Amino acid sequence: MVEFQTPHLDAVFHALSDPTRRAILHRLTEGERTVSELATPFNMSLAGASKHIKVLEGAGLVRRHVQGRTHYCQLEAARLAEAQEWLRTYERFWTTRLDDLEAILREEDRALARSSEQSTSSPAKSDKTSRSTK
Amino acid sequence: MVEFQTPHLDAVFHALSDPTRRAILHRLTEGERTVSELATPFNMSLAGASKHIKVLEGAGLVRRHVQGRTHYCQLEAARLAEAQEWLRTYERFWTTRLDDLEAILREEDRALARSSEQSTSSPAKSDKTSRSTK
DNA sequence: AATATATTAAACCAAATGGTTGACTATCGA
DNA sequence: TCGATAGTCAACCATTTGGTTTAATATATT
Repeated sequence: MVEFQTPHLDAVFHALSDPTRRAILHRLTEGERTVSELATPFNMSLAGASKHIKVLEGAGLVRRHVQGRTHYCQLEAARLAEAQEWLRTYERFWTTRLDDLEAILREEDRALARSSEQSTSSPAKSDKTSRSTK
Repeated sequence: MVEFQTPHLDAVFHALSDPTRRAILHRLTEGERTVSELATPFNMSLAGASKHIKVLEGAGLVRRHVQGRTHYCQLEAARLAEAQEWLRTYERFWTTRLDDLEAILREEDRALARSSEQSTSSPAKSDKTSRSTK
């Protein structure tokens, strides 16, 4: 009732919830790959991998074009953009946290600076996140 | 086998794959809510909603503090940041600005290819974009 | 003390998921 | 034409999921 209808997101997030499928997507960033090529790295039957690919296809994350007996798969990122767009709504809820963390880290940096002169100047955002997620 | 272990992402993406759970998260952006408060908008038993909340909690997206008989839920966005971070890797595949840039780089590559022969046939998208994202 | 409220727990159910194997289809190469 | 190759399909299986209902637990309220 209060719901937003976002049928895509269901499928996209579900597709992304499996590590095999995420790995397949990652593999496809290197370029077009056949079904067999995508399947080989996994300790899984071809049919199994094929099913994963079909899930990705169903979620609109992979496009396929058949050439003879070979099925070429290609990353289709538009739906990933939709997912990220959804997540963007929540950005403010972690950026504020990172700002808090930044304050803490700046404090630490200040402490470190007392002994040895280091890069205390500009803590780039990437720095903060890389530290926090570790 | 060849893959990275990212146990969080499994749980986070799975949690996000359900519209009820996404709605709950959205609701929590307005502030702390009790389990009953979260449950009421849905045509679902309290126990059902409670289970959804537990899934979100298990994925680290919700924190709960109990006060008497009331359970207060709170959005915990850090894991959402991890999910977005994962998606960020794929940004270059949908950002049209970068696609435009890609055309420019391809032009440069063509100029370079005149002197040194490389794999111009296969679309080594990663090569082109690695330059653009830097 | 008795009762209402907030919430979880447990048992159950139908459907979906992630995987298998074996058969089938189509195409490529000799 | 024959056999290998690429891939799907269908049936099957165990587990998980999303939901229910009926207790059970703990805390408020009167």
